[in-house]
Amino acid sequence: MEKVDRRIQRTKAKIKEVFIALLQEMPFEKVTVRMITERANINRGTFYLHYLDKFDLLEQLEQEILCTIEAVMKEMQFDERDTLQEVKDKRFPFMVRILEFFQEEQAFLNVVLSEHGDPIFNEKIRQVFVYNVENMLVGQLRAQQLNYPIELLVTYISYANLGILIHWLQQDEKQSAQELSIMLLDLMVKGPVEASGLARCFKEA
Amino acid sequence: MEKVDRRIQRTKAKIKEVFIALLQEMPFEKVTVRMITERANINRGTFYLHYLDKFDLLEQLEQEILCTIEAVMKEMQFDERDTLQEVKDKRFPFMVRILEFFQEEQAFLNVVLSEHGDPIFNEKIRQVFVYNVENMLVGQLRAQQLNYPIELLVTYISYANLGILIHWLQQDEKQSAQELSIMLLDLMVKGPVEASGLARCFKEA
DNA sequence: CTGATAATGAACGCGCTGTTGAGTAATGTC
DNA sequence: GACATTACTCAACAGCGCGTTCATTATCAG
Repeated sequence: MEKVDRRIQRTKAKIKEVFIALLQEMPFEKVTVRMITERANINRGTFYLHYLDKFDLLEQLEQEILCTIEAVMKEMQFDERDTLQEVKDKRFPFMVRILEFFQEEQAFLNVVLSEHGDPIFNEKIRQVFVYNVENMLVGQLRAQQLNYPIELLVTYISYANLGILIHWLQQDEKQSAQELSIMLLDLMVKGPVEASGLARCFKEA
Repeated sequence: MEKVDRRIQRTKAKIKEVFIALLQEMPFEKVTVRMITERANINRGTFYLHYLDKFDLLEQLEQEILCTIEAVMKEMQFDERDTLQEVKDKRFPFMVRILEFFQEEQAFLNVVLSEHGDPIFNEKIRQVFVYNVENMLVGQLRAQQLNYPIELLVTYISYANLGILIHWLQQDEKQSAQELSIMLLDLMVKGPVEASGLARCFKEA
């Protein structure tokens, strides 16, 4: 059991709360430690008892998210030799869990994945997709002859998925995590055009 | 004819050159006006004769890129009633021209589109894809019944294309702009999996 | 209650900012 | 080539946020 001093918990929670609120009002570069501490009603020196600077604060909050993702992934234990059925059975609930978690953290994610957010964190989240898409595809296509390098395929899909995620988080009335998971898998396998049911008019092209 | 004083041209060019070099060494937030002017061997005050601050500098350089894109797009004059053949005839050379231009500007773009770059600019470039994909799809699928909203389709493809672009710019030995254009169109229409030729093993899924 | 430690308030030097005013050097024009 | 124009330099300015310090106070856990 880790017993953290209540004063620390309170201070950190307040800082996080104020920080996210500020990020909703202005880009990260405009946020100052002064602002955070003033609005949080704590001494500026206190901030530096917990964080090196505002970059460190951002990074620690991001790290919380990444750690949770990693924990969920370890729990699942994917295997690239999984059959298609196993892929469905394991990968799908994993996606749902992750998406539900994203939804819980949406106040922070919405800000930090946006155009006023942190591109480094965007890239880290994308890498989660890269890992999963690779892991999922590699098992299915050994020795297949491909028109394009698999790396390119993975890049394409991972950016697309990240985009859909960002788009989803920004919606007020979202589809459920289940629905989105189905859609993402569908889009990945069939591709956007065919998945949408408009393959015909392009087939000739 | 716009005759800009040579001194201004020299100063601005030097600032741009140094600025890009600095961005290759450190993230934008670490770059100071001091650094730029010292390395460029100009007075700090001179910087402020041309730019409001370092943000303004970044924005002006980004705007140069966007203006060129816009100019090329106006020249092309797409029409959403274009037939598939017209799409090919007009859209394809447009993409090639844009990609070739991107390649020329790769020193700047590589830095500003990267994970240490500017997410706002990323978004603006993506909007170029959004505009084109929408314009291209809408003409082809009026009254078609879609499984997913077209907005989602466009989001998916635009993020994917942006990703491929970034990936392409980062390569040392690139495919040609022609090859990439063919690939992007192929991926868009067929989707990543089918375009890669591995549709079979997923069809059952 | 008591020892430990988190938080406060005030002050410090530091570096970058954006601006100013007077003087210098380069430019385009006639 | 001489001239008026203006880009640039140099030095100094106040302002602000930073990150650190130290003595003091408040709050915690046991």
